[in-house]
Amino acid sequence: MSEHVEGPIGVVPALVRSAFLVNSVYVNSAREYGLTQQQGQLLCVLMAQPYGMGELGAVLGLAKSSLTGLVDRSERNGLVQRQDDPQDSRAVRVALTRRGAKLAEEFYAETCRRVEVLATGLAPGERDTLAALLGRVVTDNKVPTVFL
Amino acid sequence: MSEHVEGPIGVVPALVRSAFLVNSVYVNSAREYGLTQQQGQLLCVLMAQPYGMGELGAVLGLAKSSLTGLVDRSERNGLVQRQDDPQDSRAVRVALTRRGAKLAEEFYAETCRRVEVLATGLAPGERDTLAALLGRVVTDNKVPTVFL
DNA sequence: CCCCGGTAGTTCGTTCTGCGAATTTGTTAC
DNA sequence: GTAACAAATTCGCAGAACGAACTACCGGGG
Repeated sequence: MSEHVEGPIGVVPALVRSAFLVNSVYVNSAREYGLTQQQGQLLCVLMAQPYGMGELGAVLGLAKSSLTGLVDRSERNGLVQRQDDPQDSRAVRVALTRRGAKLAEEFYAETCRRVEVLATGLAPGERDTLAALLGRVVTDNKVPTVFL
Repeated sequence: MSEHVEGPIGVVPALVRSAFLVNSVYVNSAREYGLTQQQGQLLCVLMAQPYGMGELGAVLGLAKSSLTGLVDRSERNGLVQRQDDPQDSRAVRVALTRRGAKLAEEFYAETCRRVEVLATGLAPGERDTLAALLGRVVTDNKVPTVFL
């Protein structure tokens, strides 16, 4: 058959494959906390502060109508709550409930732990290099802060 | 308010955020070819060779029952076809149709282009370093080859 | 004061995703 | 040849995501 020499992997496949890897870790971690990936993301974003639906849509990259459902389900599960915006009675602020905040902390910590494990094959200096390079990639491309 | 010193980003958030970034590029690219992310992944995997449903489930990380639907929809769209396995009449080999192969090539190329753009802020040597480090992460963690 | 354009969210209908449990069909090992 | 196992599919269900249409409300003229 073919030779499978592989050689050095290109930066594109490296990025794509690591993305799938990290994603699957994220999904599995969420699952064990009774969350879907999207619910986990929502909780992580809300850990920083409450947001309006519009802002959430921008941060998570979702249409308004998609968000309504996600927040509905999370609210039904007692993880977030809609609060009236005192300035604007059309608007809504979505905030973590006490239970949601607790779960978010736990999920976040566990997910960090698992992602960290992925990089244990690298020496500490290599990890720093990787972090610096990837950090530039994400800042160069203005990724909304969905984590940390 | 808070200081926002940021400092060097950690390897964990760097991995997570780059994963979301790459993922959104992938999703958008797929969308423009009339594909969902999952359909795009299926096509990319099948570019290498036909697979049985079981193998596909392992590679894509899906339950068998999830795969049936994905292949059904892709088949309905004329992108893949089920072929009888000559060795085992229970089994099925899923292969790209001519149209599916063409679309897969185009989608794959365009996605590569877009992911490459993400790293244009890095010098060539830095890209190589990034590729090497990420490459080790993915091989250390035995990611199924979903790309390339 | 009222109306009007824009904004914040929700509702509705649809498609796709993903799972587990149960089922069908076929293989293989004994 | 039958019993155990394996490959797919079917079914029912819940979540995710979208666009279009809608409601409610904020502003700023006139």
